[in-house]
Amino acid sequence: SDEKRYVCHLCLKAFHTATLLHNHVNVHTGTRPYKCNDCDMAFVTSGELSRHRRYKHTLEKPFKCSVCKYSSVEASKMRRHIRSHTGERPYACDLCSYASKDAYKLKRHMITHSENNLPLSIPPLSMTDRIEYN
DNA sequence: ATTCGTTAGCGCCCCCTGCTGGG
DNA sequence: CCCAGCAGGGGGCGCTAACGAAT
Repeated sequence: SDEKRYVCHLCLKAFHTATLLHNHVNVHTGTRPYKCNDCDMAFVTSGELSRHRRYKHTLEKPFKCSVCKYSSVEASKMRRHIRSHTGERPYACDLCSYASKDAYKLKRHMITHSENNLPLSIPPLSMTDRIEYN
């Protein structure tokens, strides 16, 4: 079943398997059983260690861009990169016309709408916008 | 049956760089 | 010209989920 039977005693978060719970508890306790042989980094899961080794030591980049020479360690990085070719901007700002190719860029952009920045960057509003400035 | 390794996917944060507008 | 603010591109890690292999 998809029941999450394994519950963390520290935060009550539930998991499908004992291994997932075990990894999660290691996050709480700071236990990092997977040590890198080539530096002093250590990780909770083998997957994190494996990725770290690709980034820092083996330099293996399995994901190749079909348009340019870019390659990446992670598929998500390749998807992000592809948007620089396609121009796709899935992350739209609710307060202005800005849209980002990257989720964090939108978050960073939102700082420009924060209280302190408002006088400096009043966004271009359409007739349908309903923002009120105090 | 349980654990482990791998892959996949989401997210967060940081850095460097280039552009632009104001002083 | 210089500087600050901002966005674009990318690197690296945190964490969870699913699944097959190994124990």
